[in-house]
Amino acid sequence: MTTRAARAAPRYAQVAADLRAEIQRGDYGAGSAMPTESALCARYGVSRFTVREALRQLQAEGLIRRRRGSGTVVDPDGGSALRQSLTDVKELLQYASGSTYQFEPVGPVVLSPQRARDLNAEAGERWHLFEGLRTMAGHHRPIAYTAAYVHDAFAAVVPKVRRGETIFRQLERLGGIKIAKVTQDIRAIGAGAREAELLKVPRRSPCLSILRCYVDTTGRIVEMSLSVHPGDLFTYSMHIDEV
Amino acid sequence: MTTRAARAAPRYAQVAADLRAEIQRGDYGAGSAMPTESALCARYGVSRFTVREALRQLQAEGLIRRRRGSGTVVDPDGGSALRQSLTDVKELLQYASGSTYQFEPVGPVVLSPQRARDLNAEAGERWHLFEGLRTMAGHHRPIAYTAAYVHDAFAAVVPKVRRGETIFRQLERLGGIKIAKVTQDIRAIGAGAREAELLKVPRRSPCLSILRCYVDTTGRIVEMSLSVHPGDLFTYSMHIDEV
DNA sequence: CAGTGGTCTAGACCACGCG
DNA sequence: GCGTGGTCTAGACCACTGG
Repeated sequence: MTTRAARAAPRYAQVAADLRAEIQRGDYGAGSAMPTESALCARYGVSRFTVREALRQLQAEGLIRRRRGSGTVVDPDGGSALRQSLTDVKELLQYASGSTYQFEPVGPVVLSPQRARDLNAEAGERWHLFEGLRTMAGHHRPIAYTAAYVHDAFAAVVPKVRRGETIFRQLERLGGIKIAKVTQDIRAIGAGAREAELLKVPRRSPCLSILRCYVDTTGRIVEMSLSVHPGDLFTYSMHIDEV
Repeated sequence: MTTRAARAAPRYAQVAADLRAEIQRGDYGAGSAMPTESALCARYGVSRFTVREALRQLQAEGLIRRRRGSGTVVDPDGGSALRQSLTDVKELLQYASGSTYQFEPVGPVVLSPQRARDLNAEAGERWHLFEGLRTMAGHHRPIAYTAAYVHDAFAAVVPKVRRGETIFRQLERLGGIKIAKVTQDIRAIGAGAREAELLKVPRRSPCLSILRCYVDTTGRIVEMSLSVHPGDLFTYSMHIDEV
């Protein structure tokens, strides 16, 4: 039944999704061996290329570790909720699963010189601002305050943006574009007056600031967002393989 | 002359290095087209697989951007000194090129409960401490204070560790192991008494803290390092492709 | 429409880990 | 020595971009 119906994902993505589900279901004990490449080729009826592409994806997500000569094993840290890989955008979005994010449109704004400097943009430009707080079940203090700026080229679709899905995904769908790259600049800052009030932290207390720029396939900056996290509530975890 | 002499890097790495040098030399104007895959196949006399593997590496480093149907272009931000990709360990090490790093062995230490908590480790364990400062040409203030802890299993090689090369590379060589993974936890903290003094910042001022764990192929933590950067001098930049 | 990069096959040889 | 994953070849078809 591989008829039409949405033209389906590539084979390697399907294999990866299947194996990811098995890993997270715990079919292979943490630290224990997974099937070899040739076994997976037989099981899915695909070539080694396809299997390796799927495994490459899982490795990038930090779920598995591979060694020439010995084999493929499930990464013991990989499943831990504490160390959540964020090198992948899919996880970058749903990061801190169990958290909820509420944002509201504020309206069009013209960047002040101060804001422009924070955002690494030009003063005087017109952007459409959304403000939001991310809260975590069980915490009375928010874990993030976010200001998101959408480029004026999308003024027509801004009123259609809804909660429940990330802004940039909606811009892709409503604006007919595709985000090709996300850049992140991570810094430590002292809480400003507004952040301090909303995040319920003392003014000037250490906060993690994450500036994200969403770039489409043609290289235009479509959206910028500036998130501020209380230093005591938030850690950005990542991993790097193939040193 | 591809005789022996160190068994050489894989072909795709050589192709990648060659293209990287050309890009950084400015042979292709930023934003302009690079040779197509088939052109590179012909030029280097290799298969498309090898060329694609090389280009995949350059893409992961943020140097190029690719689009089906149109082609491969040099990423306009990629060459910028301001936005330096750090998703690759090679750059993670020589990050902020132009900076110098001086460290000194302090000796064996037994982790206090406080330190153990900072490092996410067990109190009472014995580690070998190195302390260092990273300074940048033209700045009178250091951009980082680093405390690096080497596992007691490497007590024998600790006295042989020298400046001028990263500690973990020396552990690989001297200890006969291989680092397979590096994890990073990035947080915002307030400067403690010692950091404040060494970094010449006020106490409790916002700083970026980076805790790195170096894990070998068997899953053991070989080294941990805790770097503290003044918030106003240091930004951690990264990028994510294939959203 | 021709040409690009994305996916995929069926082979091959090799370096490495382990028994 | 055997099986693992890492590298590599020479093909193929497809989706997409652009003129």
